[in-house]
Amino acid sequence: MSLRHALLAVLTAEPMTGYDLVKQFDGSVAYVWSAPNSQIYPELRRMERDGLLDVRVLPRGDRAEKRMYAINDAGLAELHRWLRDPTTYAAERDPYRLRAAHFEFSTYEDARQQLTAHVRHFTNALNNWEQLLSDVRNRRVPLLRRRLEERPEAEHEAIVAFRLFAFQGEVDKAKFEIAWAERGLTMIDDLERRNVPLWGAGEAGQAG
Amino acid sequence: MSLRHALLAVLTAEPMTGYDLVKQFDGSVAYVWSAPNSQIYPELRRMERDGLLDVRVLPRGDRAEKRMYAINDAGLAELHRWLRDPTTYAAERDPYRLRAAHFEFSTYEDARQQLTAHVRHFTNALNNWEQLLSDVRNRRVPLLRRRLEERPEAEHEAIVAFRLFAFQGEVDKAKFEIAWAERGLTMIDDLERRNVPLWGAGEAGQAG
DNA sequence: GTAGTCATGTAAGAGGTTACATGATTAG
DNA sequence: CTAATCATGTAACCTCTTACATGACTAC
Repeated sequence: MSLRHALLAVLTAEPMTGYDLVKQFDGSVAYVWSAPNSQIYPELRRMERDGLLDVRVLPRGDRAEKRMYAINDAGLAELHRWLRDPTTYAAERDPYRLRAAHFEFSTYEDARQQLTAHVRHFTNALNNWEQLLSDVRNRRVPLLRRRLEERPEAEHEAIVAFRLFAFQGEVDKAKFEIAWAERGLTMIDDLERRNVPLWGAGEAGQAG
Repeated sequence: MSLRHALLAVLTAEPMTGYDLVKQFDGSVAYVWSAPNSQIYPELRRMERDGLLDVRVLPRGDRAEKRMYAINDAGLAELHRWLRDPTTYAAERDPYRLRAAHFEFSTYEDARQQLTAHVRHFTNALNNWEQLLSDVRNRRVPLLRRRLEERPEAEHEAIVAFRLFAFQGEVDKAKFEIAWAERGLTMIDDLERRNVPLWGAGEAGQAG
């Protein structure tokens, strides 16, 4: 139930509306945990029902209303509990490695396409991550700034350090994916140059 | 819809019952894609309905029956399509990095616990992976052996090479997770030695 | 006879995706 | 007046988890 904890964590910075949270989950938060508004609004209602959030219903303009959510003591306790309880590790389910393990049913051309797209995707991710890392280092992330304003100076170093640690992990993960795909491309070139045959798409794939 | 494609891929080795497939997904296949029997049996029925599998209903003993599934041309075509079509990359959702980014709400002791458990989990995974890697190199994996028997010698090198490529990726991923967590442990030791304070669990976490 | 394995499912619920739906407010 | 943004949802569907359920066959 990580969405709930991601929401609690964001709300420790300051009270927000669902709309504000949706924007956070489209922005910097999305790099670790993304969620669409169709998931966020109902979850906020459930968290309110479960007593983790306090809500103030505020007017907007003459007719409309908005709901301002704030984390309360029960919400903070839940956040602490999440960080204390042992992680349960999900069963392995890796679509990229699953696919690559079966490139024999593909062609060299298609396999190359897959891996170059992989490199492209994670190169792009890497750039975003490195930008975020530099923004965190320079305290240029709005959410982080507001969080730091709430806490005493002495804590700032740890708050920033943990974020850098997590985001550096994402950077390294992207680098790993790029290096892996590039090793695959080298391997494919080698196999193809030596005319090692594949099952390919030709043999029995015409039906259906 | 990767479960479907994982099932198709396994069935290229030889026809199997649902029970056989369940065992595969508890064994070597589980290292890339795991699935419980409650997911496998209904999916096989749907794949049969969609014309991707041929089924022979065989007697077992006097009273009971079993269903032997075989991939057909439509199933092979679907497998080729899966390998040809561009991958859609899922939105980022990384529970480990999400948690680590918020260790400020924890204590040094609890954060250390989390990271040592992380090291333990992925060290164990790494051992399993390296064993599998060595088994693939020596053709000691039953499913792989049967697959190779079905295909001409000339293809064997590529079949094995793609599996090694994929499984080496999992090995490297486990190594990355271990290295990441160990960097975190070093960082935590450093912060604690220098008495950098955390929000911790003490300040307002008693409620709930 | 009984324990282990073979064999096949159902059901409730959590979490996530995609698409649709509605309307108010504000800046130009 | 019109476009962008603010604001909040619903609904259908898919995937996966957890737990339960049933019974036949086989080796001892």
